[in-house]
Amino acid sequence: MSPPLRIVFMGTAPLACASLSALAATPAFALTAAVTQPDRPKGRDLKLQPSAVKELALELGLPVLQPERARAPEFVEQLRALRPGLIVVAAYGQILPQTVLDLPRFGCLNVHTSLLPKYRGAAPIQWAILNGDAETGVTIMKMDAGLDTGDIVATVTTPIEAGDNAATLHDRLAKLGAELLVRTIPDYVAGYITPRPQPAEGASYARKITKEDGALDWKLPATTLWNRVRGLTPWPGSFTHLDAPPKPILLKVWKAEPLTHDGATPGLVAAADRNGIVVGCGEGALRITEVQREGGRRLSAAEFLAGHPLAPGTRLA
RNA sequence: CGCGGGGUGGAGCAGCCCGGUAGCUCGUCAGGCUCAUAACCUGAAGGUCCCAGGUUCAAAUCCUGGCCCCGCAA
Repeated sequence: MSPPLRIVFMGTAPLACASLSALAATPAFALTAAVTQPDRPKGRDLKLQPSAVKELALELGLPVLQPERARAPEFVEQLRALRPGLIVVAAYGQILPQTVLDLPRFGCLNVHTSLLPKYRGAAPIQWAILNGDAETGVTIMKMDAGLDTGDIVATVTTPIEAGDNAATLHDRLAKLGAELLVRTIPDYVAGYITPRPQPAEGASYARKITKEDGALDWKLPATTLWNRVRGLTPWPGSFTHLDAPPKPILLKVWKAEPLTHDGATPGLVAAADRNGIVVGCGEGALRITEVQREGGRRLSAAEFLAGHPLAPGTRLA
């Protein structure tokens, strides 16, 4: 048997952890280091927090590198000294310079959570749900200088179920991606796989999600709003405002389902009982089943209503 | 010291500013009504008001310190 392939892992977000674990659990691979973003201020006290990948890497006993800039010459030299045969990148969050891409013998492989060329960029999972896609998947590509434009090495597909939200889909894609990764690398380095260029057709860009994307516009169809709620759970979450003098209450909507409900006025509560809060939409109606008030915890609609009765006709905006 | 909301029977909330009788919607239990019910009616049980000090004749309420939860921001 040939000596284990020396791999450097680069990743930051929780998404990357599944891949890192899978690589670590495979004897044919020798992880030599994990590269991740520097600790960032996070949480309520704005304390410096290590990335998810850093925490996992430390548990695994891996050396951790946290360059401020991945293109800094000092970092590139550190990387070179590790003599990686392959670099695996997943949700790292920095652009890699060509010198890094060219550094390992087998180049850099990236795990991207969409069916490329669709949804290149920052938020592919969310946008697949927001757009109401029937399926999505994971693509492993050989990185090039562009943003998620590298040649495709392998893909796996998964349907987007009615019960999915960005969290469940994220977890599933992380797992599928990790499995695909450990399965693909041996064939790839053995030369059994010829990376093929991404099709020119169907390319799109999944821009970063912002807070404002969570605003629910009740003039939109119920299915669109439903996709918004699902696609933005758990982050940044979708929200509406409850007209409650003297100040409107911010209401985050965690769970909802579309109804083919006729005659409901957009933005007005049509019914509110133990089954949920039914709100009229531009088309159909949305039944909200889990909410969270500003300053409060996540509550089922029934619990929320116990302390905040909602008469039919109450306006949400 | 980033900004802000909150901790009150099992759940969700009001009461706090202006100290003085523990309130509301639900749940639970018992009984009733009903062909029946998540519906309706009657009754009951259940609370160290987050913790520790302080002020006061008297603290859920005012003051000080602490613990915990959450929204914003990142």
